[in-house]
Amino acid sequence: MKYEWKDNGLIIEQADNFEPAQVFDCGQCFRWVHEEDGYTGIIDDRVVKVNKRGEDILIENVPKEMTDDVLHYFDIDRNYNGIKEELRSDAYLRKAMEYGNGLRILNQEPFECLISYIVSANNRIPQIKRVVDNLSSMYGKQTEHRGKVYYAFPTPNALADAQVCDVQNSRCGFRADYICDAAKRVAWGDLDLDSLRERDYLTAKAELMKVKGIGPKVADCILLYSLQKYEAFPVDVWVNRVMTDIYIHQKMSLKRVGEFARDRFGRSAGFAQLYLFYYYRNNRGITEDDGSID
DNA sequence: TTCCAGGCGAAGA
DNA sequence: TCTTCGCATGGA
Repeated sequence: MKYEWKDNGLIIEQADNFEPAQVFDCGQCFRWVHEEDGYTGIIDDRVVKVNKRGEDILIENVPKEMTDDVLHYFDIDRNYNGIKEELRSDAYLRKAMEYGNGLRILNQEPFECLISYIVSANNRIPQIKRVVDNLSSMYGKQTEHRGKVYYAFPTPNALADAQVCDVQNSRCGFRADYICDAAKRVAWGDLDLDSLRERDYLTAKAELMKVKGIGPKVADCILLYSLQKYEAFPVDVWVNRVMTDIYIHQKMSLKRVGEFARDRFGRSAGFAQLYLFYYYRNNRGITEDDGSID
């Protein structure tokens, strides 16, 4: 996609496959907030606002030297039409992709992603957002934009120094132990998240699952949403429902559902997962004709 | 009150 | 390898 840097912001021109409401509310990220002047989030400690104007996407408050980081965060260089072409032989996915036409997978900061998905275990999305927000205001760097105070997500060091009993004040419940343990591993260098990008999918997943609180589903989310492993296919309750209803038609372990999906959707399984999750979760009552697949 | 949520770890079969 | 159960919290 073409872009232009102007007036301390980026204009992504003719941005097809980018609908802010879908991107930020599809459940992949937990800190973007819909405010009166657009979606507000924090990238590299900087408050950023995103709006759609006509066919263009406006990303405000981006200094020129941050251009590459921001383009990468929003996955601007990826050919989503090519991915859709790859997946469109599947009738149900065609419907899902039509419904979530403007979805894209963000490249989130790996540590924030890791902690957020540890928080997600056996939790609801509004509660996950609340806890991640609490952790940020308790341990994150304060910043200001247009007279309003925001907090960046805490660094590994900041969370590693925290006491478990204090972290519990974020209302994270039994996950406080996991959060502190994971933060220490990252802060102390036992777990090098960036290096996992260079590993193959299965090796990186096994490495993540050594951390307490990270099982197969959480590991897949971290790999897909922050480490560019697009063969990852997180199987949660919703994805299990849609895979069982539409493709498998019998009870199967979550592990086997994931294997089935990776086999069916291949290197773009992660994108398929996002379209399926978004469509199925927002259209719980599927109709009969939805069930037909090629 | 009771149930359940973008699961996971531990224990037992 | 698979199944079962408990887990903090809070909304329905």
